[in-house]
Amino acid sequence: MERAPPAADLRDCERRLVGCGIRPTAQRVRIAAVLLSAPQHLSAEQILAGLRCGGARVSKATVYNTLNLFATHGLIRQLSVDGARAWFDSNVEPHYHFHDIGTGALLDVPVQQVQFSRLPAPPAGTEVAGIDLVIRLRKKSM
Amino acid sequence: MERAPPAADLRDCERRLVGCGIRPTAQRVRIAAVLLSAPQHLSAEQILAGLRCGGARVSKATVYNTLNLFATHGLIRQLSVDGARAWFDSNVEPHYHFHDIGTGALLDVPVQQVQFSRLPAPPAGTEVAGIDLVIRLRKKSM
DNA sequence: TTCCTTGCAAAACTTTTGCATTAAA
DNA sequence: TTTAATGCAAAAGTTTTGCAAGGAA
Repeated sequence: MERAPPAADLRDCERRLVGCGIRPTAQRVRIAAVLLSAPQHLSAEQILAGLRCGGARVSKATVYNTLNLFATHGLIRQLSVDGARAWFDSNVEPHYHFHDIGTGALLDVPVQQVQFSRLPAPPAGTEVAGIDLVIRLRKKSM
Repeated sequence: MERAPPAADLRDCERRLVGCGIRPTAQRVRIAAVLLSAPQHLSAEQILAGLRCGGARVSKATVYNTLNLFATHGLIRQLSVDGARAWFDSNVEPHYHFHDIGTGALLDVPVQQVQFSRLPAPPAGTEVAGIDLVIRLRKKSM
């Protein structure tokens, strides 16, 4: 049984929403408080569960619409690491991911831990919008 | 209006299935013939359409089950580049991808065109099972 | 015969949408 | 008061599953 976020955190979230040009409604602030409380990767369903645990009354549609809104405004990042569902990343700084294919766990890889000594030139008429790197992990076979 | 694949191609596919330990039923050979006819990325729906165009009578369930079977046996590779659907890649050699976020187009990046001068060590107890690199592209501004 | 595969329909899941209601500026 | 956001239910889209029927060994 979790608790609702402290008022101070809610005020922080509200400020961040406003800073991104998003109107800070009660539901949006609560959703932000769940996802932005730490660097983490959560699914929409997990966020909804977190909200319900905290006593917030938010519908599933609002969770999805709000996460899309946040992603559009660059407040969060949406990841496609497996086909099953979207993962929402509270860390929007450039970084990469480990993905444990056994457990499904997602782990951040700091950007400095990967260096490219060669990258292909983008096709004519296009430019690079971003680089997604997922290092798949399996349990070590002794 | 496409045609059914030539018998020679079907025989090639049959051989490849047997080589992977997959029983070469008529439907499986036809599905393989569609996807393996060239290096390409196709969705399940596109493969089904290709089969129907070629006059094959294959159900959607069989397409999905068969693609999963092929992927399990390493005959094809399943990609998660966007959350919308799975893409099946006939190229199982190591390589990376360009993904045009405007058009949705997927393009292979040969493995030699990317070099890592630094990669993180996998967490204790795990080993690297593979590396998925997706370079997102957008139309060049101006 | 025995086991595996297929087709069909239905189910399961995730995500989006339409619309009446409610809240915010 | 005027506009935007929310909740609910239903719809949409992809993928999986249950089961009866068909085919291969």
